[in-house]
Amino acid sequence: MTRILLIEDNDELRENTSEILQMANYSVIAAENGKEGVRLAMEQKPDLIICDIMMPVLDGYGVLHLINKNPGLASVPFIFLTAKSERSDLRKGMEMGADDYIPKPFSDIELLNAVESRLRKTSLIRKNYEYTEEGLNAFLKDAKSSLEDLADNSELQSYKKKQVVYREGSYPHELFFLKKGKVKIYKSNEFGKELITDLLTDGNFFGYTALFDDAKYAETAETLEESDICCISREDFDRLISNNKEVSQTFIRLLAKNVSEKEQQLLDLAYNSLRKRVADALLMLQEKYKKDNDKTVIQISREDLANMAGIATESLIRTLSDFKSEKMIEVNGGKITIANEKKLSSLVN
Amino acid sequence: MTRILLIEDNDELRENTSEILQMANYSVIAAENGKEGVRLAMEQKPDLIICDIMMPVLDGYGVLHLINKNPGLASVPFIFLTAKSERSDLRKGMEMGADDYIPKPFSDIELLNAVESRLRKTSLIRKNYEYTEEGLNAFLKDAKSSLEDLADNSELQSYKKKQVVYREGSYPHELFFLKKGKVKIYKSNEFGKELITDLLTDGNFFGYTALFDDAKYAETAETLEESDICCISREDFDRLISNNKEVSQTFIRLLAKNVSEKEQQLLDLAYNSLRKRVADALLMLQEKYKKDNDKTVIQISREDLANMAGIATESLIRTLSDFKSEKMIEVNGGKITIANEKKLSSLVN
DNA sequence: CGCACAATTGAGAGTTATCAATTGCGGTGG
DNA sequence: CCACCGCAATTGATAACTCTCAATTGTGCG
Repeated sequence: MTRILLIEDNDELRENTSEILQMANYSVIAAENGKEGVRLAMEQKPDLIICDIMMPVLDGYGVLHLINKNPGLASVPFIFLTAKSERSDLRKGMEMGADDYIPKPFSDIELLNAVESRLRKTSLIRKNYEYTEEGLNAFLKDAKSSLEDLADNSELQSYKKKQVVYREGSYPHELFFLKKGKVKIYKSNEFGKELITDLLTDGNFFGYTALFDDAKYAETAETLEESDICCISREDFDRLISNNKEVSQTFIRLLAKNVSEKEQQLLDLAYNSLRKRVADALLMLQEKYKKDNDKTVIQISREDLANMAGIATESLIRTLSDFKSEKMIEVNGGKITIANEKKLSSLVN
Repeated sequence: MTRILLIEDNDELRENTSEILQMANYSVIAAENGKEGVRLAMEQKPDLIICDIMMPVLDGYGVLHLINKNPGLASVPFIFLTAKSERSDLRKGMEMGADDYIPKPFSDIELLNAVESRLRKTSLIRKNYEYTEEGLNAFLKDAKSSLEDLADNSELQSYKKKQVVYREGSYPHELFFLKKGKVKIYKSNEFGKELITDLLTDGNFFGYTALFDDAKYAETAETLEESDICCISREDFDRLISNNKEVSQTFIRLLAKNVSEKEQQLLDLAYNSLRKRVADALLMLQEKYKKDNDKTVIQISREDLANMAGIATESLIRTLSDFKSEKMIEVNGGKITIANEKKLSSLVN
């Protein structure tokens, strides 16, 4: 429930106002002077603060000043509620960083509307995008939709097979969106051995880690087949991230998930046998390439598949033929189909 | 430079106001009607919008409505500037989500103060915390400092050696702060083999990935020695994250850095020889345990060290004695000192 | 002093990479 | 239409690396 801190020294007004707010289904924390109000704000972390200006002990301006000094509270919406209706008083309140200023006497509806609009403004009521990459994509699409009229076609680039989108060590200037095609993300070590850290299909964003990290790319992105890639300028992206709470929180979740996944991969790479790693890679690919239609066909070069599992190409090939003779997969002309998923995944766990 | 979009149909007022803002060193984008204003807002993404209400083509309310519908612009501060000074007009503007409402005629200083206070409010002027874990810690300390009077000692817990702080698979309820001591973060596979993914010393936060990810812990945290650990409740943390742009952005950067690091670890684990992995682990420990004083002593059990490198304990021990005979490290009674850092790091690269 | 546990050493087995050779396949030019 | 080229895929043999198991030594603590 949304919690509102009400700071007002007049007993009658405080109780009346409190009642109104409660009827509107807010949880009210009441304080009868500024000092008490600040204490409660810090202790309770309300979602919104309504505060009188003229009070004994500590006046409203003092309360606002103290609240603003606290990083955890500075962005809580703050509404002044006061008999001082002079223009200069109003300006002073707003200039100090209040979000609204309601002169007494006020009507119930004025108060409730003010509260509601401030809560809406700080996105306490927000759309619920899912915290997955898909959800994020949906969101960004949403966010971008209004911009799409402006986005001229020069932003859409066509890449041929095996073209590098960005290279390890270069500086990021944009966020990429893979409209169509396949892209591998990989790092390579001093001997040129590659490890594929991610494999992207239609509708995915990539290249954001370096943007956030404010660093050079730590990996290389290369197309596996003909692809159409959209570029979103760094500026647009930064603005979206910094102005939009939902986007930044979604990205936090996305990144956190990413960290968890990478940790799991670390564990697998460290201790799993080659067989398990191959099985893992195959299952992951199956997951990525899955279509609505019946059989998922995995099409990827032996070398890339080996680089996903972090093993030598020859070892991969031998393992694949083992799997084939064990009837877990089928191979025809480079294309792999998983024939017995159950058996294959039993290897992994 | 901060860019302000000024939407005003009166030529004279628009030019005057524009001049004032430019003198205050803002970059001004001027629009002479609402429609044009909305177009420019979407195209230019200003940092703040000042808008008249009564205009031909599209009035100020319409502009605000359209702006609010665009996720990338909804949080841009919006100031109404209008001759309509009736209380009801003011309320309507604020209720629609404007951030300030300045009745004409207004003084230069009123305008500039309003602009500045709104920009301050949206943290466009912000403290520069560094984007490192240390910077984050400094920030959170700052954020918490005002709370510390309230934090009673029950939040501080003492752990003995080898105690589990949280276990893989359990649900997170708080963020942990390691005040004193050492903690290892590890995952283990089906055969009970551990891989240490992180090692923490004094002054570090941990356990946040699961909080963000909104999932069960994917790893276990265990003390390596007697430790004092502070617990910050999930609620406090969530509030701080969701209300504070700087915190959330700092966390984004932290997590992005985390992802990059893990990817590097993946590459190392996949293709590096055992010798390299051990050298890597030693150098990392040296980095972590570095004190102001001369020699950094690494104190960790052979088993844990092996689990950091992802190798068998016996293999680790053999490699350590190799390193010792090659004069790269010194060992006395379990304690390891790096004797020739240059030679050791030459192994890694 | 002895117990429990950590560290070390040795031998051998198992796994995986490497190198070299061979086969298969798609496209291309004659 | 076919031979041929270049590259990917495959196979084989071997070497290198790392783990495992078992035995032994060392060490801190009650």
